[in-house]
Amino acid sequence: MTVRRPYAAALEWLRAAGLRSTRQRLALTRLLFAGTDRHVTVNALHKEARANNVRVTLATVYNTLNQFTEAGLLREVVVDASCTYFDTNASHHHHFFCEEDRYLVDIPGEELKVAKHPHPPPERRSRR
Amino acid sequence: MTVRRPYAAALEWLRAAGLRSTRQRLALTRLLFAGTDRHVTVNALHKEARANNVRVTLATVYNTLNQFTEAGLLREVVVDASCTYFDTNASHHHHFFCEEDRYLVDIPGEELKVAKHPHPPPERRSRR
DNA sequence: GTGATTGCAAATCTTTTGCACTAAA
DNA sequence: TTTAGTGCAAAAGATTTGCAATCAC
Repeated sequence: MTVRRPYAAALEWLRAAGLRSTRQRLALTRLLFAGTDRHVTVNALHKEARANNVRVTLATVYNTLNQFTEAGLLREVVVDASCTYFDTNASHHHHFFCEEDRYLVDIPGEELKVAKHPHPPPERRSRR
Repeated sequence: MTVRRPYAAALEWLRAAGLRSTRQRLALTRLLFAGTDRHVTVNALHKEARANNVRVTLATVYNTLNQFTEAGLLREVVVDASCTYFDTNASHHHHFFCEEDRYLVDIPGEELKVAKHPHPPPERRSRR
């Protein structure tokens, strides 16, 4: 089940999260949510924005994607120490990562199932 | 099944990988493989080394852990964009990560099982 | 000896932050 | 107005690299 939110829904979402509808956020939201699900890096989105004549700073893209993630609109996918992706599909799912070409591929639907997993470690449950 | 390699076995392993037995590598190997399985960061191991009167540079710890990983003696565990752990248990297994206290916990034995997973994406299988 | 390894400092890369200015509500 | 958001440049962290000195073999 894909939970991609179309552009309009994303805007609602941001308003509900108390984020102002600035020019930059609107533009980035459109880039992210106008089409199908995407996996973007901060850098790639920044370049894409500028290519689309959106005047926005790299720092703002960082801030924005972090805020969107905090609001639950995006999902952060940490690949390695020097590359984080943001996934417009915020539902719980897994990925393949192509190390050679450095891109993510969704593992669709129920194709990956965790049959059994342990409880959180006891030290966490008993402390505090 | 734990595949911790005792110190002596680790030394063999390094020799087989063509890595010279330098003072720094020997010391780091002992710290890593003298006891039970460990999850260490570069920084933590560097501090530990210095606390044990091992004269070694941070850069060398970086290089060494990367070489050990390449040799298959360690496993790299990427937690987030600013923290990589190295696991002395190089076998295939999973972890819990405590975000609050920032440490890894092994998921022992067969407690986590992936019931079903998809084939690698077709574009990878057909290309090249 | 000879080439691998190390130390050191500088460089790189990603991400965050401080602050004055701008814009949304 | 009032406060949040942005740009810019600087800072912060993690990691890598260049190069001369050192060490393993």
